[in-house]
Amino acid sequence: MNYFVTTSIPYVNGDPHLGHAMEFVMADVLARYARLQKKPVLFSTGTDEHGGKIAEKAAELGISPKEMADQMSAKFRDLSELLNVSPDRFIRTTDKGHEQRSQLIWKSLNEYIYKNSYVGWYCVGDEEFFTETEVKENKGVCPDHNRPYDRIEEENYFFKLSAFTDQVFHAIDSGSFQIVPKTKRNEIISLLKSGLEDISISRPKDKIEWGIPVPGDSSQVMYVWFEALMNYITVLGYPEHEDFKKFWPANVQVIGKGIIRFHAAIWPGMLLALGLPLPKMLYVHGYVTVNDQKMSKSLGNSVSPVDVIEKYGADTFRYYFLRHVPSYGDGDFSWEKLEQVHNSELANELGNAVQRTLAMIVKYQNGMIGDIPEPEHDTGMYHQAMERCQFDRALEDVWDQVRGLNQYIDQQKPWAIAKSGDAEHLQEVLAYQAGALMQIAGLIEPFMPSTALKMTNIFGTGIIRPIEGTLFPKLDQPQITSADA
RNA sequence: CGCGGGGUGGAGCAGCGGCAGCUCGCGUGGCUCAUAACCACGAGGUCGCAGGUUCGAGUCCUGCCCCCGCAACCA
Repeated sequence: MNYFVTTSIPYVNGDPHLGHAMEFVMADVLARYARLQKKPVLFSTGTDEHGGKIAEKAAELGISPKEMADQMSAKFRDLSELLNVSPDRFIRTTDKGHEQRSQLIWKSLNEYIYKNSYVGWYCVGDEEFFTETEVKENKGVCPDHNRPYDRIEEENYFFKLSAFTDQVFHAIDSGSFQIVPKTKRNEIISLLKSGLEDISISRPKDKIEWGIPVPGDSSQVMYVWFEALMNYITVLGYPEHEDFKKFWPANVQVIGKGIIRFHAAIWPGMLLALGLPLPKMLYVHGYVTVNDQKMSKSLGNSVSPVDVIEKYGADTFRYYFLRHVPSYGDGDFSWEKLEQVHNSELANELGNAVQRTLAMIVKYQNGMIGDIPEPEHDTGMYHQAMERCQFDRALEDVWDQVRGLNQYIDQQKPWAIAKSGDAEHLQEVLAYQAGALMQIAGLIEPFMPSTALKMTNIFGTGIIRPIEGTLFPKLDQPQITSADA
């Protein structure tokens, strides 16, 4: 009954991009959908703020890591507000509560943690370790500094992830821990078949200082990933808080495809070591390109979600990314496509269906709708799609209804009925239209909350309450000045 | 032989053994309630290549070509 949904927590070493925004919205849709079904919902998101990269970046800017994290975290929080995303919790890994609880978790994992020396190839010039393969490729000499790699030993704590290979495999194989889409599940299954290796979960403090200290060993800090994953339960107040008992295991954890291993192998391993149940579902979305190119700083092609929202509004943003980025794959963004979708599907199809319906009711019936019949459209496909996080399919199903309504109007020709004077029949037809729009409003509510609200405001009371302007004003239309007319 | 995904009308996708389909775009026609919106019809595809299985193959098998991700301890 209780419903817990999470996003991954973005690492704050760069500004929020379209991918972050999309993930926020996806989780938000799930949360709103569950709330509509009257489930007690907890929706958490937040930011991941420790680690060397943050410290480095902060040093570049001449500020402290904490100041840097504060600034960046705020940007993500602001974005979620602009998107009309409705998290119940926004956790930061620099929150005192998270820091304390993750140390507690570390201690609980004690029997699966051991100290070992990590041996690797190190380049003093880069101050970095390199992999065996890389070293081989470069024939043992760092190409950037033209000096041989050094064989270096470093003390690390390790987590006995290998001990959990079978259990994680079984959970995924049996479906008790679901991974969608199936293609991603297969990837993990094949990874598990080759076995999981123990992972290093700490870093020496003299190398990376910006992290949570390992309990009982002030010379080490926790590896940022290991600690960040814990946010999914520290946010619930693990171990003692009521929320944890109420909401764990998570119903859906939403992540991007780049971090599957952490969420489908390491995180489950940690949970099993703590004796906790695994999340019910891991939903893996794809990446967003811009004009079919990977977003990158060097190309300078990244698009700020904020710009998109400012121009088209949060609902159009949400609609575009959930309908036109395949829910089980990668997708593309371009201003042209967005405008096309906004004008055609939102303004012309949905917006205009609302407009023509309300206009006729006002014109022919003084705004009186009368009895609205029960909606008759079968929503089975929609709900099935929602259960599987197939947002694109769900919206397609809704749009079949929108098109169906426009067809219905053309077939019934209410304007002709009005001329014929059959008031009763006219009322039936117009009320049917209003009913269909009310049902559509209900179905799009998780996706486009403010649009849904406007629609129910218009038709919900039995008397039309017209709105200022239109639902989706078209943009970039050639302006025809009144002087031309 | 590291792992995985994909190649279907101009674009984006669905179909995964039984007459090649959807949306957009394009063309023609209709309508006038509506945001120059809406509706109908139409053009457009040797379903990456080559073999094979089958009464029948985008759909199954084999080989090949071409794209694209992931991983090799960065979060």
